Amino acid sequence: MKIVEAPSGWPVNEEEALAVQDELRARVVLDEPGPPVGTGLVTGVDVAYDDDRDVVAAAAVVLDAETLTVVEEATAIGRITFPYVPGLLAFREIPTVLAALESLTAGPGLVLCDGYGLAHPRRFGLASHLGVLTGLPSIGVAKNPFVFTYGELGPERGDVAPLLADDGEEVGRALRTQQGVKPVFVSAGHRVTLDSACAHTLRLAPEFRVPQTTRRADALCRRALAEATGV
DNA sequence: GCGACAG
DNA sequence: ATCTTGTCGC
Repeated sequence: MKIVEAPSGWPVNEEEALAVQDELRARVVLDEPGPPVGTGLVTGVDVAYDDDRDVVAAAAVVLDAETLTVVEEATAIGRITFPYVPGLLAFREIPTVLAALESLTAGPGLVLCDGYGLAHPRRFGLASHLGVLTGLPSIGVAKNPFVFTYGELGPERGDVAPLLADDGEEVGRALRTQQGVKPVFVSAGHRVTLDSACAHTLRLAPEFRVPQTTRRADALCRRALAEATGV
């Protein structure tokens, strides 16, 4: 399999990355409701790293949104070209994720990312960035609250609490997807509303805390990394 | 200056 | 993210 390299002009340091975020953030669309829940296709993307070898594996798994069965899977192997910096995660992941998405036959439909969208220091997290570059509706689902705070939420599946920035703005939502488990943290990426993002996330997590899209993509990119790196 | 900080 | 054993539970 071909090794994905960052496109020419891709940021190589923090200063360039911040400038790119500052420019692209204006292209995020937030006034579209997004696709209806439970219909069409929904795609999960995730990556796994081998920092010692500078290798990153990305996976895209397309699910039927109604049945949550796998429609198609794709992977890509890339070279790590950017360090992990909180707030700049997209620059580490996106080139390889894009390659995986582009090799799909089926239209990705709605894309779910492992990380944040609007809930980001500059309101332009991974999910928003990927959405703007592809034009696809996207959602960010993260497993911890990052730099944000959230209030108490009920113990039942579907219970929510606003995810708040320093200035009190609701940048996302803590969402309990299973009774008695820690919530996940949902934010709009591109071309979806927060309400819609939460509804999709809940629908995609009928059995576990993390949505099926993310679980499937996580398992697949680990497999791809092991095959590319291991024996 | 120090600590915290998606994956 | 990743490094890692056993262990509790469906």
